[in-house]
Amino acid sequence: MDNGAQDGPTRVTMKEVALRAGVSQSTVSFVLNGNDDMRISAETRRRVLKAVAELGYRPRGAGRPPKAAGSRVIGIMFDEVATSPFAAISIEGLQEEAWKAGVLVEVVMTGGDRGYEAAVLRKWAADRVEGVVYASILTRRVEPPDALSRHRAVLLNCYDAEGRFASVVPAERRGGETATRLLLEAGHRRIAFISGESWMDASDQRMEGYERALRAAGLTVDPSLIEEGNFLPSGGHAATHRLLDRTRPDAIFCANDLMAVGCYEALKERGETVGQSIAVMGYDDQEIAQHLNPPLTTVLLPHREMGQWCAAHILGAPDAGATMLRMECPAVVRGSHFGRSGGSFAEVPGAR
Amino acid sequence: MDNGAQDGPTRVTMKEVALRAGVSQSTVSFVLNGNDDMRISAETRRRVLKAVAELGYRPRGAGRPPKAAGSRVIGIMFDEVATSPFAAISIEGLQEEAWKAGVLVEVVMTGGDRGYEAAVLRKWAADRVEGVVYASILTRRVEPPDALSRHRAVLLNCYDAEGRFASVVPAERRGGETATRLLLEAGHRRIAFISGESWMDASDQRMEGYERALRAAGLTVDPSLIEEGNFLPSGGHAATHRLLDRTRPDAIFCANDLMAVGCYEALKERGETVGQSIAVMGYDDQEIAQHLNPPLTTVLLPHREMGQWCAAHILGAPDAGATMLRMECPAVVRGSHFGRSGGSFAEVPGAR
DNA sequence: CCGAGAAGCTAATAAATATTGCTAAACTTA
DNA sequence: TAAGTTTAGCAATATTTATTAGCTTCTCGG
Repeated sequence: MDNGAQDGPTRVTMKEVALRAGVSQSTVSFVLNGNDDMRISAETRRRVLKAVAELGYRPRGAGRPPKAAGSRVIGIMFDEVATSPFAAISIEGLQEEAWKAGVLVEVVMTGGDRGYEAAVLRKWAADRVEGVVYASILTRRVEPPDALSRHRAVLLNCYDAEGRFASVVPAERRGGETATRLLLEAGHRRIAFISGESWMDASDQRMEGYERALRAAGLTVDPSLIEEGNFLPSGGHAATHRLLDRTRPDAIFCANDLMAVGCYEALKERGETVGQSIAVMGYDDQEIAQHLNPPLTTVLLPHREMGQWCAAHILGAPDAGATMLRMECPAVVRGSHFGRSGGSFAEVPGAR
Repeated sequence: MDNGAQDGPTRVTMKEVALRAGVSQSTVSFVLNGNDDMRISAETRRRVLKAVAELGYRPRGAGRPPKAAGSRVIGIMFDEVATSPFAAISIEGLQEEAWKAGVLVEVVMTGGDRGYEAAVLRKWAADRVEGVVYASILTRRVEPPDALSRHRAVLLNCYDAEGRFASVVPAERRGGETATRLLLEAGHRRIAFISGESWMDASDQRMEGYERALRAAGLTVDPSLIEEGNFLPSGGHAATHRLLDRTRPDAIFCANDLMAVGCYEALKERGETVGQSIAVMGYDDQEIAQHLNPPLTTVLLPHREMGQWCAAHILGAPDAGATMLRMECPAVVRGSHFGRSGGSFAEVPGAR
């Protein structure tokens, strides 16, 4: 009658976790509930969480479909309030996939508030959700709240240092490679790069991909072709001007679409025609990309697929080690990346 | 039939179900787990399941006293998956306000699927949420599912024909008036309007506001100054060109910011300088508005305030009749609406 | 009509977890 | 260094669900 193979002789209880961690059952409970009332030292918390992971502790009946009334639910928790559509698309993917199994999705935005996070996780524990997706707007390393350990959890667009949870992030480096390779294939050789702010993972990795693709094509990375931006139109605008003051590249790869907007403008001010006299490549496939003139060739963040993967992982077989999956970022070809050689995309094609 | 005063966030326990079904807690446990060959009569089983359904009982892990654990929750349900940031801002406002009272917010996106809506409402009924916000991405009339009546509900950015629920929508007409008055105050007289698609409430009402402000200033509405757009940059671009082919207005009021983007571009193509030789006004205060050059003066949709109002209404006194509130849309002055007069506030007949 | 089962349920109890205080140590301050 | 305060953890306890061991009644063969 039991679906799980791992039922074994005895189910793992808090008491066993406590024994292994050398603390009391109460302490384990406190750590897992993230209750503020109780103060637990970092060392003890670490030991407890380690024991939880090693023993694979789950509160009773986790994963078992509630036989009584009530629907199955997956909760997804975002660190920041999502003003970008990225979040929405992940949610959509997650939801699609979950609904196939008749599972609802509940979204919560915590604003990074630890108290809020704890309250939500506790509520979801009481609701006995199928699993929890802990998601970040910006791709980055996170320190998930301890209480996440009591759930079947997946990290979306982020990852934890200890690798305690399964996670999925975009393959930014390979995306940067893809973009650069597209420019190379269009015949460009002097390809400039406008980075984001250096503290952002995404910016770094896209640049690494750029450099790697150049090297793979037998070209050297020319530092004078690299400018620092700020992921905003203003930064793209300024960086493009600085770039053109110094040299004239065949193509400009902007580390995100917003900077490409500023880049377009600066290029027009210099009398260039994007897609004809010079090429531009973006990253992110934000909505604005398709409305630019010419429409911007860019790289798509696979947010939908990442969301789907989370649902599949939570609803799927319980074993699955805590691996980090990097998901491919495909290019969206629209025309701006052509140069003198090709591309007759001068007209706005029925702009949608 | 409702058991009167809010018994607070106490979760339904087996004991309560047993009481209602007139059996013992053990019997409920047997019925729900159906484990052994314990024999339960069909009649008793039916009674128990009925009580479970009526009370919305859902099992919780063994040994979880509900003291403070039963967090209070407000649910918000969007008809479409939110790719626009509007939704996010409403949610933020709702959440801020709710969290002041220690209440969590759970978001769900139904994609307009009636089955999904029903499933969510049923789940929330079982959870005993404080209230439900039924929200729409596009301002419009909706037909809320019947099950919504079981909750304390508010409609956000939409309204029902029968006026059964309290609702809050932006005062689009007055926003259109405000925008137009700003242009009048900047000294413009020949003010053009680029509408959205005519089936959209928002577009119509913004135009009504435009017309009303003109009349209030003693001007007549000149149909040759009105062009139909499509709420996209392409439409703004085309409409601006059509407009300039026919006549030359002092100012162009675009029914949304996206069209203003296309409008800017067309004006540049015509050799105009936005904010100096000609004025442009947007609507929505989308993010792009502040990145345009010059930054776009626009009208803000009060999504945050609307969200806050929903929380306050749900958490507030229960009487409050089912009224429709139209919330003011303030202007965001950035510079694009000035013209040759350079921002001197010429006296406007009928204004102030 | 009697007694062995069986059917249908409950009381009592076990197991798991959450929470309230309390205590001992460490750390401050006077 | 003594007194107070904070920190870190635990024992004890409360609350819920699962399970065991019956307790009643009903049925039916003899």
